[in-house]
Amino acid sequence: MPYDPSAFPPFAVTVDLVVLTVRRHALCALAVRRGESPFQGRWALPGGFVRADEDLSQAAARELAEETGLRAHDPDAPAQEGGAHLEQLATYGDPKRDPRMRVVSVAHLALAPDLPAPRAGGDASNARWAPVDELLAQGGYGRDGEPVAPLAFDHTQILSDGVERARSKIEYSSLATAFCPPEFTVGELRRVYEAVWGVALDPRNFHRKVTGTPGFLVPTGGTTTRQGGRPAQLFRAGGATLLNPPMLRPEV
Amino acid sequence: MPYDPSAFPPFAVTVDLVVLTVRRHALCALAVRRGESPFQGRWALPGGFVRADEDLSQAAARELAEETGLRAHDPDAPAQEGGAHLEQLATYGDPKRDPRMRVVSVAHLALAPDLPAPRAGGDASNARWAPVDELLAQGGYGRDGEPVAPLAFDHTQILSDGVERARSKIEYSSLATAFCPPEFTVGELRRVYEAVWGVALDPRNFHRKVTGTPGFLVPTGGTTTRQGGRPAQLFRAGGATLLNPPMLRPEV
DNA sequence: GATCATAGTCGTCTGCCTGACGATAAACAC
DNA sequence: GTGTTTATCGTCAGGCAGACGACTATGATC
Repeated sequence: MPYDPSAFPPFAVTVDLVVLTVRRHALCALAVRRGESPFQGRWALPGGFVRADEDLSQAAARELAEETGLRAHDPDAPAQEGGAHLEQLATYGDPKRDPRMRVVSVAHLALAPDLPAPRAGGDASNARWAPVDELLAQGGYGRDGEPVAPLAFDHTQILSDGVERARSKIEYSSLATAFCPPEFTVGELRRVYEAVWGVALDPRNFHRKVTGTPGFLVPTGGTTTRQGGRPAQLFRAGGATLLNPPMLRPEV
Repeated sequence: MPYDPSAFPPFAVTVDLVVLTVRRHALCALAVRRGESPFQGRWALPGGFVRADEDLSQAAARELAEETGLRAHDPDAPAQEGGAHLEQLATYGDPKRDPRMRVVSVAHLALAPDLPAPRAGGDASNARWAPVDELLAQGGYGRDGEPVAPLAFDHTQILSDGVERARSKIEYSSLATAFCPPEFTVGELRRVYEAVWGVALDPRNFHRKVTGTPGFLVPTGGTTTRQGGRPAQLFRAGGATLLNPPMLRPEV
């Protein structure tokens, strides 16, 4: 069978981003308001077309920088300061997912520390951090009691998959530190786990676990009282990427 | 910004399959010989173009059926008889991965019980089950001492990612049963773990673990001596998909 | 400055799970 | 019968997690 360019249908390929952060004890995702049809005015995940000479991860990193100013880290590197963790999530290609044409979207997952207000072309009203519970309660009601429209396209599914990935991945990796600033306390790390999993963890057992796992945390020597109470030791993320044994997520 | 069809470059989208099975105590993958350029005559993973009206998972299931005759199962359903487990693996889109044109490949992972000889258009010499160690030893030497050419395109990377996914997934899910026939013994299941992980497991502790995990195995009442020795109980896969606590992979 | 509220840190105890490994059972080959 | 192979049950010690008590060091409040 010779090579025949007409033998395959043309596709558009996009990257969509699930950018997660923890704000005020809640897991939040970056949402942008669509300015054009279809789904005009609805909230959606940030994303865009992959360029002709771009790798998928490059396209995702470019979109992330455009939307948040964050630089991406290599997914295999341990979480570090001054950038976000970025990894491929999954690919969505239902023939009807975009009414305009055949679009295959390669979704990526980004985890970032708490950030200043997002930017979307300089217009703050068109981008926001929204609690994932709110975004996923499609057809439900937000915190202010107003009805909430579901996300555009299949973005509710993509966001749901991204949140699930994050929830499971912080169990057996040190990824939770990607939600923290460069230096953080054990309590701040615990609040990340509590926000992502939506549970309360015992501070004493958590402290024992994370400080006892070799390579997870490295003390910097400093302390802080920014959370109130007794001064807490400051840590950086250590070199370990896999936690063995893993953090155990309380059932249900 | 209005909709502009010329604003995005056209891509070809394919699905490639990592089809794994366990044969003669070794983890094997399905490989097909390329009949055309590029990489003519080299071994590659099976795959093909996604059709215009097809979802990605449909395309993967179609390719799987064409190459092996297997029907695919829903990834969320527990492993069951008479078909293969099929799930999306990852997407590969380096601009140079195919010298002919811009191709994005959505790789899928399939796990199947030991099968009769593969078929590739009826020509058995163009499809085979090969031990993954052999396929991944690119530029190395096979069991017969002859030099082995690496797989075509980036298929070595895809296969490596698929094997790693399978290795980690049987830790915390009941997926290992997808490698087994509808009814199997504890010993047969143990040999699956040993082949996939490449380690030896203690038969007594393994037996205690799998029979003690609720929902993992359901006894059928029958016994078999097909492995020799004392008759062993036959089991079916139970309804559980997640193992908690997981199977522990011995270190290194 | 005493008291209180808030966080952080160290210990103890108990139960469960795992790894190591002994012992027994039931088939087949000779 | 004897030996070999595989399956299955039991025992024991060590490690880890959950529950929870106790103490420490700040800032806030009276």
